[in-house]
Amino acid sequence: MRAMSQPVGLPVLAESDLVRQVARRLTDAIVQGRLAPGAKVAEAAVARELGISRAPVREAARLLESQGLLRASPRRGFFVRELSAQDVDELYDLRLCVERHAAVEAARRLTPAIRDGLRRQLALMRDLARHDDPALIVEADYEFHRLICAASGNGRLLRLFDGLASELRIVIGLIGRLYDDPEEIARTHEPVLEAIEAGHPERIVAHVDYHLGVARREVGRLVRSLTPAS
Amino acid sequence: MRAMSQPVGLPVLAESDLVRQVARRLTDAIVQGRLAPGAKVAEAAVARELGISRAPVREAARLLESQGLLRASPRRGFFVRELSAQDVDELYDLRLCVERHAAVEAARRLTPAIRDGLRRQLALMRDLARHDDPALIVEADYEFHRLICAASGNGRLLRLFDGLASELRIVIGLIGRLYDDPEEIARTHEPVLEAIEAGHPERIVAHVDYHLGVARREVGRLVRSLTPAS
DNA sequence: CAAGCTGAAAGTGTCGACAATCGACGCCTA
DNA sequence: TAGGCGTCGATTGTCGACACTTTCAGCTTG
Repeated sequence: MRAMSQPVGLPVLAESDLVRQVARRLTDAIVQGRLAPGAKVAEAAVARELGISRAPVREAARLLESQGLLRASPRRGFFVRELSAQDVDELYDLRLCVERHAAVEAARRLTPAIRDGLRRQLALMRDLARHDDPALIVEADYEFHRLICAASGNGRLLRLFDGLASELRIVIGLIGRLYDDPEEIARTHEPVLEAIEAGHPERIVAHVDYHLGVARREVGRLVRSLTPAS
Repeated sequence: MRAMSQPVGLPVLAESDLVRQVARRLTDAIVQGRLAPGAKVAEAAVARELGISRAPVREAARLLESQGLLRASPRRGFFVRELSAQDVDELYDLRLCVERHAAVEAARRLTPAIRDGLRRQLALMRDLARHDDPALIVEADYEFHRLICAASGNGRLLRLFDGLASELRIVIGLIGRLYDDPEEIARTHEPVLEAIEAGHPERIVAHVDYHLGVARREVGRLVRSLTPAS
């Protein structure tokens, strides 16, 4: 029993699992905006491009369907999900609900390591604001919120947040520049971290509400400007 | 423009969609406890039993994997997800977070129709309590909570709730009888509905918290009794 | 008797193929 | 000329097949 071939701790490399790889590629293409909302995801084309058959592509598409990134239209194929203004509203409603909880829990379990991680991320955002690369800033913004969710200690909550964020990035990738003033991003995050460090639940909720409220208005406005009617 | 072929009101018939049908069957089998946690879901066996090939079964399994009902172990197949006590804790944490929000929103948008629906469901639960059919009671319980989420007006929140409930029912189906006193179920729901009708956010949250806290303790206790160690 | 080895059986991962269906184009009709 | 109809190419849904991996029972060995 002791002589079994020991794992050496190397990351299992490329462990087949073609389906997961395809799912990741498709996800990347969507959140990076290379696959626009409403675009058709032709199985054969994807399969050809990746040099594989259609079966794994279909399975990956099912995974993404369940996550809300794709919409399956029987006999017609898979399409990148289109988000209406109402969809964005719903997503931000859920983010509010989830991130409030995450932030309060994060404050309860705050360790020095986690606190430092959040501070570093905030500093990173301040740095990035000066270089003004919209994609990187959105990424850093997302990561800050993700850290808070991770700090909640609830793995499912984190996965839920990832799902909501992915869906939102369907449209955010489209918008490009999310804020006019990049430095404002860092500024609006600061009170949230301060509140978490201070640890008063009401203040935490209030600041998360305010911060997400601002983001929601921005994104909502931009989405509405992209889809005039309906 | 006026002469376009009018819909005749015929119901769209059967719309095959094998994958979706398989997914539903598997889901039912899991939440009804016919497929126990940890059980292997052999593609070939399922396909044979349903008289179809393995491809649609695999796609359905991917859907359920994304929903947390199945776990994919590469080269080994799909297994019904096993829930630890911590998993149950996480799930109730999310339910709390989601249902608080749903209840408050439901109160804000309460219409007579919705209010009556909730009252009817509560009455149904009182009826069922007298007949003492555990499965039906769990079903009615679930439906009451679902109505509240539906009343929130947020479709994604409803889907999220469905997902959480499905996962929880992996273990609840196992437990069989959830409460010693079936009538207690109806009783603990009453204050929640009253609070929603009264419409004070704090009272709503307080009652939802209390009600879910009770359920969580019950389920947690039972799960812990089923999985002695770790 | 326990542990390890060996081979076969079973099951998964992926592929290519085929029938059914959808969308588009052009034709016919009023 | 506008609108409906039939045909054709392209794509999806499903299937059976094949290679490879895992599993397990039985045998061997210390």
